[in-house]
Amino acid sequence: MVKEKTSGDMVRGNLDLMVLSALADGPKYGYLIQNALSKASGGTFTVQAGTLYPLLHRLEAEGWVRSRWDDSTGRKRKWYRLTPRGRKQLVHQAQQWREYADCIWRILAPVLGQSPDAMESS
Amino acid sequence: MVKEKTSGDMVRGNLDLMVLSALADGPKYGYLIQNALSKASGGTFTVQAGTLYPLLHRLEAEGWVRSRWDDSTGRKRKWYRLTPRGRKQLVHQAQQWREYADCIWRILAPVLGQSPDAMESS
DNA sequence: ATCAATGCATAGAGTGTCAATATATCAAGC
DNA sequence: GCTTGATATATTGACACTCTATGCATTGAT
Repeated sequence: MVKEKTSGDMVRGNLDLMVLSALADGPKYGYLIQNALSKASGGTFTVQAGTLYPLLHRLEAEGWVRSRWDDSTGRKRKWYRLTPRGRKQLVHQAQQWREYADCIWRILAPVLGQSPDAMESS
Repeated sequence: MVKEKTSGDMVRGNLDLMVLSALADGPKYGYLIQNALSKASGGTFTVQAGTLYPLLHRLEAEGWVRSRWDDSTGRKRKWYRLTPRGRKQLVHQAQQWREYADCIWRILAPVLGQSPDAMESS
């Protein structure tokens, strides 16, 4: 009867990377990014609006994305697109994540190698 | 000339898991856990003492580890060992991490698939 | 006696994320 | 015209995790 704590903030620490990669295949506005990430992750990640927009502002302040309002369709939307620097950052962070994940993977391998049932001793 | 920000808190969000797995092969005291993690990660993770000890207290409060002082060697050390519940938790969190990592991996695959040079056209 | 390494611990600050809330537009139904 | 629900951006306050900085005490070497 252990409480689940990892329900909400699953993305912790990788949201920047996720959002950048969501913009990799073309400009999007916030709501679109939300849906794209949710779909791309098979429902695993659900980025809250209150999380996404401040994050986008931060990414823009870093110079990794640029935004432009568009109200030609009636509905006002703020489109974000990767800058060249943002694209480099995306690749850089992605590679970094891979190294990091490999490292954790090596540490966890022995744990995941054996079944939970074989762990009653100690 | 982009500033590196990921220098310090690399482990963000996975420290519990790392510490639990450090205890998987037998009891350790704090200082030993620090060294074990640093070594197991090839120097990638360096868990600060000020991070580790509060975390251990939390793990104990959750019932995942139990501690016992030992001063039979002159130097007083607080040994931590996994409880059965802690071992289950370790496996559970490890599996969860794998799913999570797989998910990110799928999203990043196209990004890492191509080289950074082939990305000038936004 | 002094100093570095060992060993555990707390305090304060920073950051990332969430929940809650606010505002405004559009489309649909009454 | 009015209301309602989905769309869309944004701010606020709170919370959790980690870091840095600091403190204290012991051990072993110089």
